Amino acid sequence: MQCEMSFEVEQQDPGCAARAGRLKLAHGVVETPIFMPVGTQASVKALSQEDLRGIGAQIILGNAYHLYLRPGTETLEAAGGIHGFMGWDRPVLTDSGGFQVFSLSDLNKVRPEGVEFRSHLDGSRHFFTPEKAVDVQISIGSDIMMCFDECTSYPATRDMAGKSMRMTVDWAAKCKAQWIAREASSQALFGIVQGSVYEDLRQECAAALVDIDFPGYAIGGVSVGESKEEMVAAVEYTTPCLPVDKPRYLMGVGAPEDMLEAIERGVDMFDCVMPTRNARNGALFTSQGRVNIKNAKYARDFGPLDPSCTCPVCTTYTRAYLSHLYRAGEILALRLNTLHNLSFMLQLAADSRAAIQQGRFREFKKAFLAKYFS
RNA sequence: GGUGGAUUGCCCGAGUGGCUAAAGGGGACGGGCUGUAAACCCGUUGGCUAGCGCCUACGUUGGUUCGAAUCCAACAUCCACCA
Repeated sequence: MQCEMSFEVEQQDPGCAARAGRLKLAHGVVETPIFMPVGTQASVKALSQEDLRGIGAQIILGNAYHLYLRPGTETLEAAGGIHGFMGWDRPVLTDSGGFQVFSLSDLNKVRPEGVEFRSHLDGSRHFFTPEKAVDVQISIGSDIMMCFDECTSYPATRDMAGKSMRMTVDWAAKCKAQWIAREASSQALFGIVQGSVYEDLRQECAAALVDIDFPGYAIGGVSVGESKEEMVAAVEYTTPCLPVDKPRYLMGVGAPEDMLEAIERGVDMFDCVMPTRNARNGALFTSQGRVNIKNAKYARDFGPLDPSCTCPVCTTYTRAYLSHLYRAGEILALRLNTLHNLSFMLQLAADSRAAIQQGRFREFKKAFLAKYFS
């Protein structure tokens, strides 16, 4: 079976591992580096699909575990997949539910064959296997499916991390076999590198996954409590183990500065709930650093949120108005804040791409960080 | 005019002799959030002090008591019902 996805590195930055690429998926082309907004339940919280198109989102995430529980695969299949269901015609990447093995660990039990979940919605029991995770994602019809993995918690002893990683590799092989058996060639399948903060485990995992051979590779199990230094180190020693001609995706990252560190080390794709969640909680990203719009000092600040941002929020509203909307608990606060934070991350990825194409990513990054942390 | 009820910190509100600078909300102030069980969570919120601690506080004034937001009296204001 030949996967229909294709990836091309268009420009390699001469000063670092950063690269600009072009990822062709069933529902369109994604220009990398790219930030992918998270829409766990077939919805990027607070935004409509029109909003997402308006700010130039190229690809969004969905989550197999959550969509399996609700609305369920039968509904998604009847709708002809997630694209038609939610009215989004651009690419979608689905996480397999591997993260929920970590985040809902109190509600599940991990076994070598799979994970027994107790639904966080109604307590009902569900058994997720690698094969089932692929089946669910085929029902969803995402452009990129993720292997079912165990997102290793932190801290983990070397022994624990090794066992967890080897199980993830075993599951990856099963996911790949199921993907081939189902002949889902229009959907790509990415393997996920685990191994916690242990260099040799990360390298062993990457090698094993490359041996299985996937259309793309992800680095998972980061930003789960380890230090930023450890996270960056994990990226630094893992990316060289991944094929240069395949897309690399750093799962769950991140903050603006984290994304830049990873781009510099050769990562192409990112997703993170931070811009959307922080937006709903009043923390906004700007070129001059984080703005906590709840702070009293913004109540009568009639300037734009970020003077150098061209998003619809910054060109229309003032900090004072955003402050008021947040305090008043207005639903519009969630929407405008989310619109801005996502615009900011999408723009940061686009600017990074432009800098790489000019061969000056490191200068770009340095200038951004100097302003951001001033 | 009579009878009954009420008056607590910025607001609402619990407390009805010592464990009360006073529960719980709200508001205000600050912080956090990294493959979303998150429009959520955590701190602070009378004054002075680095701290021990001291001072001022539960409508007002006076009293009972070793001790009062809590008991008594008068007054003030508000509410309900009756004239």
